[in-house]
Amino acid sequence: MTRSPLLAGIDFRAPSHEVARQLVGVLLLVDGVGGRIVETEAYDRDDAASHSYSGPTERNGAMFGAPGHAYVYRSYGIHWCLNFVCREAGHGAGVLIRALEPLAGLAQMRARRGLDAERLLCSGPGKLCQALAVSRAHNGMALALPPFALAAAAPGAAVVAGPRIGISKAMAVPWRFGLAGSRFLSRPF
DNA sequence: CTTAGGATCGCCT
DNA sequence: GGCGATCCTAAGC
Repeated sequence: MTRSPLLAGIDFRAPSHEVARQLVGVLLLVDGVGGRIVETEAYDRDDAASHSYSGPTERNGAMFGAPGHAYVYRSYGIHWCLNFVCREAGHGAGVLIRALEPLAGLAQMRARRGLDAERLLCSGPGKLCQALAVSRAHNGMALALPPFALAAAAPGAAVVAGPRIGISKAMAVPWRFGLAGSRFLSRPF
């Protein structure tokens, strides 16, 4: 027997769209700062919109690593974006964390973002990495260990799905997931 | 409300 | 050289 692969009640070896749906509502903290995940997107190896689509490179290497670890990449040369690796090592699937409902460390978030409005602190993949101070240093780190902390979602959250945002390929795949009615989404569904 | 442009890194053709 | 899994600001309707 191996130890349980569950982390916050989620098996990260599952397909990324299943993990993405289950992550909605999960509490994510980085060094004690964070909140509830309200928006995610799934990406997979056989997915023209995925960084892993064309195989491993230096940037996306963590996406081909072990499940339950972080894949952090730089977007547009400016922002950081945080993913959770899924499937077995070598597969190349992940879930992009797109928005949080801020719950812990609001003062630090405001200082890092240079903003007061709570609704805008973590309402996008680049924004939440700035608010939580996620950077290249977190790439490849295990989500089960500090500085990361995950806690299971309260059951019964209403999850909605739709097309992913900001991509130009595989537009029809409904792999964006969100907490229904949340005001902390990057955009409404 | 919508649209446009700039910042600036890694990988692609 | 081009183009992003983005964000912010400014301008136009």
